[in-house]
Amino acid sequence: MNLFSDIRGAVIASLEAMVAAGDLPAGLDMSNVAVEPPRDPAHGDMATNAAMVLAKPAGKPPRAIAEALAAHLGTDARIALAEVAGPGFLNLRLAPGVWAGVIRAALAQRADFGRSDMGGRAKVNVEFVSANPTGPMHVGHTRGAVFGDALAGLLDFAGYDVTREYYINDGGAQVDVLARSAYERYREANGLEPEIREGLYPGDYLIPVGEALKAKYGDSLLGKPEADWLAEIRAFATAEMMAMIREDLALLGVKMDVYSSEKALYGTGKIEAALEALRAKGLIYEGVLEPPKGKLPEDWEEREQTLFRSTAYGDDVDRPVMKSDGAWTYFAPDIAYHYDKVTRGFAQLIDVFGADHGGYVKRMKAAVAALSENTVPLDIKLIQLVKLYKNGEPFKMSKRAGTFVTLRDVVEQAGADVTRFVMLTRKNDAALDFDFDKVLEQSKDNPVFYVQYAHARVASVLRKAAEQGIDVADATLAAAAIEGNDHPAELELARKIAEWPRLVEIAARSNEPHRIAFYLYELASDLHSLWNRGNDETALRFVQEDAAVSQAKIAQARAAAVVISAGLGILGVTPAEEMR
RNA sequence: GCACCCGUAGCUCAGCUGGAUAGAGCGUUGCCCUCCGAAGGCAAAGGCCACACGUUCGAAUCGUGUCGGGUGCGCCA
Repeated sequence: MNLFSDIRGAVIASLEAMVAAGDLPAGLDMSNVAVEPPRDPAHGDMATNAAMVLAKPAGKPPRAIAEALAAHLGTDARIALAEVAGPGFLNLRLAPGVWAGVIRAALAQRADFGRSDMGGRAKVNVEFVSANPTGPMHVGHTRGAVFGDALAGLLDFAGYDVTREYYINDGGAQVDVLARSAYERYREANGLEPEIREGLYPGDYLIPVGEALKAKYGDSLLGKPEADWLAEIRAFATAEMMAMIREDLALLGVKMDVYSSEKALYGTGKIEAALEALRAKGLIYEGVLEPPKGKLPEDWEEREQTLFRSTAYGDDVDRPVMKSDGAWTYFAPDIAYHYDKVTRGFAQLIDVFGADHGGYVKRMKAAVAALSENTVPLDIKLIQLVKLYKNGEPFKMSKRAGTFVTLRDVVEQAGADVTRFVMLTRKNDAALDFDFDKVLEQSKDNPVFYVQYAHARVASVLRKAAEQGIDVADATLAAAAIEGNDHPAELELARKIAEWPRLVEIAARSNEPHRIAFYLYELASDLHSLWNRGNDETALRFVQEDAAVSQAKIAQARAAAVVISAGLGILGVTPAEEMR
């Protein structure tokens, strides 16, 4: 049940009746007609801009249209009052029973309340994390992981058929470096002094890999030339790293549906096929790029390369797909990988990248637009940096100094729920401050706690009521006289709950899961507010002398908890039954 | 030099595919526990929505430009 779309439907129906009656011309575009909550509650429960949007195409003054629309809507039982305001807004006040209906819908549908079918089960691919398999995940990856997983959860809730996917960058030079680094640890495991040369990965996490290599190969690879062991150790170490990354993701509660390998694209003709598809469209050519203006790379020299004409699809310059030595650039397998996603039948692609990949967005979109002939939209969400703080002081990360903060560090200190929620309390394209002390604080300064506390309070009420012998089963609560909850603070809460299905669609439309987190904070605030009013006005307390009245009061609190639970579920956070 | 992101209260940030008098938390000031969890609530003060034009009935939101901050920019991935 989405009250806003229901009422919008009534508005559209009224407008169509006006067209049929000749009060409005036929063929009007009504797609911009919106029904929204007004910013000022004094303006009623909902407002529609219909008259203002249609005034010009209809050739009628907005207030006249609004008056006529008000007359039509006045016959709808759900609408208690429709009045024209300002430049032509039509403010609607809903009948009290409507809010009780919302509460009942929440109690009946519970975890499914607010679920939308806007996605129409369309296949969406969300690619996220895709950290290089050369080491453990760090805080930056953590934010991307949380965002991607929450976005996938959101889209699922909005009716899409979502695939969570991880692209393993196991085809480039960095996995050779990994293999060489692991080889040194292997030598170390055999009692030799490791030579961690400049450019190798020095991290301790490779020590167990060295041990494992010794267990598998003994000393048989010692003293052998690189060509003899590189491929084997690369495969071994990459697998070890991916196992570690999967463990890290599991700590966060992230589970991928598909892991795709870059390496698997090589030697199978997939890269060649993707580029051939582009070549057939005349988008691949041999050419020389202009040097970038301003400061030149030190070793700049002109050279002819195989280029993709990404400028045909909005990029600034064409991009190389092959190096001058004939090897593919990183971009080439990426094109093939996205081509693969398109051919797997996804209607929509989403990539979650770190902000440092911002320069990559245009060329990737150009490639997908070209390969799908503009039929598959690619949205790329850039995740900004996480700035760590401890005791209010910035906490610097340095691989060299060993102050490298991993996902594991963060989750072990803050917990998965806190980590997830906090990382979603900011837009993805804004930098995020993560203060280890603040996220563990139990006060309203900490949004996780605040939302959890609201949920726990409702659980507490239910326990308390049950102790008094009141039946608090959802079906019983739904049958209570909820219409009697007509205090402004109660209606405020009901109104907020009614917004939930609408918010889900807004958040899903813009691929912005942070909106869920902010909404939950507001909902929690309304609940805390109502709760405290019970201090002064005993009539507002949830548990009353009379069991029937209690059930009606508790019904609204329970509905709020149902929404909090569903919202936290989307974000991958466990709701708290009680605070400790 | 170019591209992308950001600029909203003292601080940290929301702001709904353009809507009415721009919101929240922290901090400041003053209140509320014999009462379902005060781990909370109520109230006050605090704004040139960086700036300038433009589009529109209407702009924090869209467009162009300027200023300021961040990120990136051909054989790295």
